Amino acid sequence: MTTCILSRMESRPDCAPPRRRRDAQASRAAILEAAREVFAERGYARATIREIARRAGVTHGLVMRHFGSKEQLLIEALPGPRAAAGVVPGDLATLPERVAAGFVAGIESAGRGEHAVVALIRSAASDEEVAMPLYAAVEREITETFRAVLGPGSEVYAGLLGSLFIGVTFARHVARTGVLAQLSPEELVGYLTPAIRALLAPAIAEAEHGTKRKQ
Amino acid sequence: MTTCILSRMESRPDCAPPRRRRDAQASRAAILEAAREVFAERGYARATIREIARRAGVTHGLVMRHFGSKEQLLIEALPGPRAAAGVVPGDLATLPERVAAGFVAGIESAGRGEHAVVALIRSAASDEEVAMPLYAAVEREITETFRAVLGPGSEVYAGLLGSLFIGVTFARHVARTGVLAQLSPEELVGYLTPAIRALLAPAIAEAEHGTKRKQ
DNA sequence: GTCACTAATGACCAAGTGGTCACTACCGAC
DNA sequence: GTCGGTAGTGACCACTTGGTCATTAGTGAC
Repeated sequence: MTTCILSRMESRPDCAPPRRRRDAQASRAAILEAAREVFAERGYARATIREIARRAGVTHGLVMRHFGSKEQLLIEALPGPRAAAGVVPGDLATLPERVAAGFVAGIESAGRGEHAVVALIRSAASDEEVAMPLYAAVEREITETFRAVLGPGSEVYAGLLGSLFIGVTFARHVARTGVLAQLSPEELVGYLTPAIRALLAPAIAEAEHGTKRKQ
Repeated sequence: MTTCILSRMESRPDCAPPRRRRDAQASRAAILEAAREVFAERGYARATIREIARRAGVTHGLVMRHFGSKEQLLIEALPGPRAAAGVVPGDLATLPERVAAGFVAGIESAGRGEHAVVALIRSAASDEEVAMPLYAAVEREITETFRAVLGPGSEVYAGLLGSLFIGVTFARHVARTGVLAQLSPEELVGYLTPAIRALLAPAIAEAEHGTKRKQ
């Protein structure tokens, strides 16, 4: 394999790259997708720009050219949090199963690290500077969504729920071992629904009370 | 700052190290303690042998001499799992608060990364080969302890509880942000107790049913 | 004392990292 | 056509990593 030696010192026209696509947007998109993949698979610290570049079919120099730094690449690659999928206003009695179904569907269908919670957990131990804003974003989304549905005062219950979600995601997608990892998505929903109902019980009771009082 | 240049080629008797303790056991112990600290703080991948050596007051060469490799050092440094502290047979009615108190006491008093769950979470994203056996050990301990107390069939509930613990530990010791991180240990126990009671309700009911049937 | 044993050192290495930059060649505008 | 702007390249750099090893010096046995 011949290499280009000191292109600065001698012209080497035979040292052409194998192909050029020359499509900045497509390159950016390919790099971002590869970055999501690699960050989710390996965490921030162990992910390398070269591996991301390799999967995107470009050189690591181009990654730097487009994103400037590894950190900036992570920030742009992070999927938006959607941990509170399924939490929409509606009948409070069916809220727990909607939450459970939405959560399970989210973490099971996301595939290769698209889910914010998975990315969060995977990158957390590698880099706290990454974990903290990420966790804050996820938790803020959960607590705000729940506040909209259950009213103020539900934040701690939403936080506990978020913790349960993070733990379950960890069990199924990071550790991938143990009883929770063995369950089918349907079974998982079945076990989670009463647990969520129990966790949210005080907040739901409070919300129902508030609604009745208003009427 | 003069450096020892090529000690192999020229004798440099003036290049003596500042101190020598010459106590292999003490050195090993100091290295192991420093390793637990650094692994817990930074995760496996971002922990460096040099940092561990620095905190232990030795050179990184000595760490290699004693443990051979970073991986071996991790294996020897890992604290035993004790995630199920507080789960002992007794009155089933008070089990949830004993579990909550034991768990919170464990993660709050452990300080610098002594707790297995903290170490687990911190090293997980960096290295799955580390995370999987660690998680398996923690979960096995939790499920077996609960099986002894609540009988067979409680495994999934114990697994869910383990997930909640991992998530809460994550919130308080990794992310260190959000509503759960703000609570005092006492408040945390207060919120966790009913949540744990709710999570375990089916298993406790089953256990009480079994006990009554036996009588 | 002195001497063998070995704990401890620190210079060194190869590999791999994020980041830089001089250069190359594609493409659309004219 | 040709030409300027720029997408893309790859050699290079400084630095850090885990790991090696020749050398140095405490220490206990004698």
